[in-house]
Amino acid sequence: MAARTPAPTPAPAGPGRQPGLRERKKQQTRDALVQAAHGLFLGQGFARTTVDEIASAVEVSQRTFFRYFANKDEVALAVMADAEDYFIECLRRRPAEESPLQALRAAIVQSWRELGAEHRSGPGSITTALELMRMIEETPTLLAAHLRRVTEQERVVVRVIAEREGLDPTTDLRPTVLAAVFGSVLRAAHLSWTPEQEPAGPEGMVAVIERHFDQLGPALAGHWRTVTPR
Amino acid sequence: MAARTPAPTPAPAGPGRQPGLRERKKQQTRDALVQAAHGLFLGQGFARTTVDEIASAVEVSQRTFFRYFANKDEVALAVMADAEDYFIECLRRRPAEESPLQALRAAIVQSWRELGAEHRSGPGSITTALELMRMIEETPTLLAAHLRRVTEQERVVVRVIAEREGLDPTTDLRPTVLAAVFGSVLRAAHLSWTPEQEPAGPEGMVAVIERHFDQLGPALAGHWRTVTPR
DNA sequence: GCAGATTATGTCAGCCTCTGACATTCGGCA
DNA sequence: TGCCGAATGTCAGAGGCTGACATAATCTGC
Repeated sequence: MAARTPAPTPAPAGPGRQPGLRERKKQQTRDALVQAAHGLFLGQGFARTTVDEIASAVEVSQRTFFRYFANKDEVALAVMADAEDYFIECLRRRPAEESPLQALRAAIVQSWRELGAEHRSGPGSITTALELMRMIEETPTLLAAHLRRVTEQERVVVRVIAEREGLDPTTDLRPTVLAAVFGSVLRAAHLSWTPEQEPAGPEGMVAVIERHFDQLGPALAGHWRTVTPR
Repeated sequence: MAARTPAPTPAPAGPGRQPGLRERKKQQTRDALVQAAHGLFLGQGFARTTVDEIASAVEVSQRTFFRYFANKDEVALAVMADAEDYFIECLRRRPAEESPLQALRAAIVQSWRELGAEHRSGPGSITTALELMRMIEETPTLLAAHLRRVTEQERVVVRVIAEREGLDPTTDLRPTVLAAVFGSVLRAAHLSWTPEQEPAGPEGMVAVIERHFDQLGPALAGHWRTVTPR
């Protein structure tokens, strides 16, 4: 959860130690900035919110804002980033018996469920996160930045899968191809998710995701016209 | 090939008619802007090139630049955009007997080969295009914009495939899933392409693409550890 | 508890991207 | 030739973002 790009030092405190006043304060302003930004974004739109507004809502200078976030996009994508980190953690914990694809699928479902259960309401709740996702999808520049982040995560997935299966991703293309496929199916699912059609909350999303993964086999099968659709 | 976003009118000239001086001039300045931009970008980097430089290289005002391109990114992605359009054209022409995945694969290979043969050298050549691709991959903001464009193309692919197979993409998820998978495998291939390892020119790229698609089946197969890698 | 080293923040000045408004020039056409 | 509309130029300004430097806060060892 440490600050992202131009970020202040990533907390020199040892594991488990009380972080010290300075660190706590930093975390505090960072959180405040994220909160304020999200509120403003959802209220009046991303483009119509200036960095100055966000900064002065938290009573820091604009310059300070840019010391926490490399750009305006980044503060909007902060929640997503945390969720992605959690997904990677889940993936790392999946039992070795599962096939790579099974592990990925299980990890994504698990992370949605658990994050959903963890924070049910308030700012930073799963509902806010879903609204934010929607906004991202509707804001070209945000969508662009988001997609870039996703591809970075994909590289991490390649590494984790390769380690898991004990092979070299530069020789064997399967981890790369699998990560790519996984990412894209997931995104297709996110895109087709709408709060109107699906039950709100994580369960709705999980359902959509499962539905999309179920179509992976059929989609790649030979001739659709000679195969029964469902 | 008409100008993109804030673009001047998309040529009111009828099909086959001589476009008229005004239209020709517009096309000319547009091309000149693209050329100048690419030259500067490749020479001194994207970030270190200002819009003013590009504009004055073509002797137009900065304002005019922004009437042709919505932003600096767009002029950098112009070549890619044309290539993508050509790919869609190829896809539309693929024989109906091919399975959806076969058609996609054949169309991408075909479009690379034919574009490669068409302009062998000079600005706008396939070599320049490949250098540009590299630059895009290395420039975060460009990469982001590019990825967004790609996902837009993916929607077109969904439509074409759905028409081809005569089904409704809102009910049947296969076109969506297939397009997503196709796009991601393609991108993985692009990423792993390097002018050092592969033969330069389109054939090198085609080889990399084929290699990645060949791994699609194996990557999705159950347990890798019990299957022979190659 | 204090002095000195670190580090976060503020201030300021400035570049660059992008936009709206209005004036001017140029091509198309009767 | 003369009018109309489209393309371009000019200008002014908002907003994102950065480097440099000064100030204020925390931390560290004594």
